[in-house]
Amino acid sequence: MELFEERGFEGTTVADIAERAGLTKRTFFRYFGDKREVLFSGTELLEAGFVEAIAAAPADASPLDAVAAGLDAMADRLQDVGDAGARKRQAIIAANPDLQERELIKMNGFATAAAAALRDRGVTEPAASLAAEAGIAVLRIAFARWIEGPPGQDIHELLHESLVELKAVAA
Amino acid sequence: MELFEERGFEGTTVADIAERAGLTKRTFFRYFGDKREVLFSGTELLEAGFVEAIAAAPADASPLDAVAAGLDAMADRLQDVGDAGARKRQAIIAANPDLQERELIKMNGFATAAAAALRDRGVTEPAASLAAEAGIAVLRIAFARWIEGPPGQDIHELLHESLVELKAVAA
DNA sequence: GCTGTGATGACACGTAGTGACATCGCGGCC
DNA sequence: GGCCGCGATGTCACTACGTGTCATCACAGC
Repeated sequence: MELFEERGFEGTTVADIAERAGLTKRTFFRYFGDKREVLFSGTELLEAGFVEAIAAAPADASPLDAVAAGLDAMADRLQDVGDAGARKRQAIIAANPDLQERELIKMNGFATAAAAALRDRGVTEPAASLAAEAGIAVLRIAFARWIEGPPGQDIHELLHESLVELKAVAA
Repeated sequence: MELFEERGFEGTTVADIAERAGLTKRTFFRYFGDKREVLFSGTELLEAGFVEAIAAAPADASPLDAVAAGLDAMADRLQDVGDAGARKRQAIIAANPDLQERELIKMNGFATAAAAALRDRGVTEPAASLAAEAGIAVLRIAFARWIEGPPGQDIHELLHESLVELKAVAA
């Protein structure tokens, strides 16, 4: 993060990162599949909490509401990290198309995981995938507003607002 | 496409492609920003038709229905290309994570373009972005069913079914 | 026949990413 | 105490992507 803020993502070589960490390039690639991944480690945990919460949602919850419960769990962890760090991270990502691609594939991973969790709850296709995708759309919009909005805002509220808005739009 | 089917995307070097085309590597990169892009040229046209159709939708159409009109226009062009070619292409993409990332960023481009087109129609945020994202979710699911389903299927029908399903899920 | 211009080639270079092998540190074990 | 095994790291070599720079070539206009 230090190096990325100083020189940007492209301006930082893997050798630079490794040197700053007191390691070699080769070792870096043993921990991270590629250079981008260093900014996305931790996503697995986020995803795990997300699917657990979907599974744990009340049995009578609608598919979309189950996903919303998952999003709330994710929001808890995001809130813990805080918006300050998230803002820095997002600024780096926004400045680099390659990183945006990686971000999107992570989001997509969330959506497919959510769809699977919904199917485990007995939701059939294509409803499961649609609810999952719609939920991720809600997350995207809420997250963007969290990053762009005033500091210290509660992301749970933004999520809730986005969800309500989605339901209105689709009505 | 020939080379990708023979050796896979990773197994094909840019030099291979250039040689097959009777050109040099350098010239390849003057036409395509990177190796992945060669599989995604033409997306701009698809996107252009998409936004035009959104703009041309009846003034009293809801945001989501305006996006649906855009999707129908996109479906026309996809139908012209046919499912056979789309299947081959998609098989190559499915086999390579880098290509999936590129695919997602194109989809994301569609969503942001749709959101802009909706704002031009007077739709406010966050409704515009949400309707756009939801519409792209519908496209994704319908497209996947088109690729996986029986040959010769009409993608318009699949789009319509997905849209109806989304509305049910969000209700 | 001259000249400008756009497309292509030739060449060199930096960097991401990987395979193969060497080395080191450390805990267990006779 | 010395040996062994193993996981983590380093070293080295190599391929391929992507780019900057300059040369070359074809062709249109005058």
